[in-house]
Amino acid sequence: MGLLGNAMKTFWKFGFHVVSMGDLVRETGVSRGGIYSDYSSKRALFHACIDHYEDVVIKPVFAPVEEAAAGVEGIRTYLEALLTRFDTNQNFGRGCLVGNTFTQLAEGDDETRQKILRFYARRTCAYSNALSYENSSNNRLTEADVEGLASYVTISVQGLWSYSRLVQDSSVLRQYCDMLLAYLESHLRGTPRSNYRTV
Amino acid sequence: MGLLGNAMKTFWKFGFHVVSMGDLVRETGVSRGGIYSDYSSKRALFHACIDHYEDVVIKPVFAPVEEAAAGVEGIRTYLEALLTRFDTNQNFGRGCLVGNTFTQLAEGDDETRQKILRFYARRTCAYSNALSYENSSNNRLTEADVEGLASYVTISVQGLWSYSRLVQDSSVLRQYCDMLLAYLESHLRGTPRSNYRTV
DNA sequence: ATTGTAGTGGAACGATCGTTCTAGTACAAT
DNA sequence: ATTGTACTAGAACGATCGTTCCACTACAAT
Repeated sequence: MGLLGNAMKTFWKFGFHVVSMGDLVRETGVSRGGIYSDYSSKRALFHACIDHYEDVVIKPVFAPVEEAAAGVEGIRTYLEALLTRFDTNQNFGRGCLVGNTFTQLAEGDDETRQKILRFYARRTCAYSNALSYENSSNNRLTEADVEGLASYVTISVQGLWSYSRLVQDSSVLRQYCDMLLAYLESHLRGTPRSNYRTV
Repeated sequence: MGLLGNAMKTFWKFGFHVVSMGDLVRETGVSRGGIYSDYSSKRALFHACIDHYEDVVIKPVFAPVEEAAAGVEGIRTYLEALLTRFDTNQNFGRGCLVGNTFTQLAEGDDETRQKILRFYARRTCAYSNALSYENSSNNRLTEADVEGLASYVTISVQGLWSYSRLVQDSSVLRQYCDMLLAYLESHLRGTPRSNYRTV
């Protein structure tokens, strides 16, 4: 699996501050010298792991949302893939590497913070595009409404990933996804309701 | 403010592993000997901080949800209080101490994990009671539906707290709360919709 | 056969960690 | 005045941290 992959897994599971270089040597099978010849520091390796995580974990599973004609179905496909990962893969109980990271950010670590902000901006932008496509068929919502819904999805999925680190039973996560998707559909193609329009 | 209060603030802001005993001595104004005469270890102090957090931070602000006739209004009051904290107090950018903690749990730290699970069980139970009261007026939802909604709120609020640690602008958090509350109301007293009932 | 490259296991560095200990101070109770 | 209690500042402990360095091995290119 390689240095980056194994280091990523280890950081993902335990968090940056808990993982020591000794742990990384053991988990990656690469010697200290080997690690430092490729990365200047533990922090640099960690940043590379975040990029690697974006590439090999997030990008594939998130791709359906970023398709041109994604719509709510694209988001559904994404969430289904997440749920499958939660209870089949060994990814269960880890949450999201990026989501975990910003709860343990050291003050002043602006480089990491910026990296994380870009991560979420990309997610929210993709949701916005997907929902905008869905909305284009009947234009029930304004552009501002679509943006609000996109942020809503971002924060909700943050809760989902986060909570997945705690619970042992994925059925509550599945139910959450179903309800979230029903919510999106009710706004975009369900019967009009007066409640939300006042927001 | 005292040892516990200042230690809690420090752990809350930076996380257990980042905070050193030296930090705690500086932030609390209590000497090393003083701390160890009251708490047997850094971990024991941290556990006491979690309990203190539950008592002085969560309990007051969450009280409206735990009232007998809370309903959706109780949840709204709670969320409003959260939002006020987010952009007036110095609590901004910290997220939730408990929510932060379980993203950095060391493997095998079952004592802390159990503490956190009890925390979330209490929250979910309160939401369930509040929503059940709201539902009792017309019984639109089954008890299982109410349980599902309660879990939905727990996970959503987890996302809210979590995201509040990252963003600088509270308006997106406010919008999220408004949408979440509108969602609850639409299920409990809005016009019936067919979408969710298939869940 | 020789050289260069890449990586190894592990010693060693200074720094910092959590924890313990000591000596000294402030003050209330006797 | 004496004792006891509670606390302080800070030295000191062994352990571990991130990082550097070194001697050695494997192997491809010349």
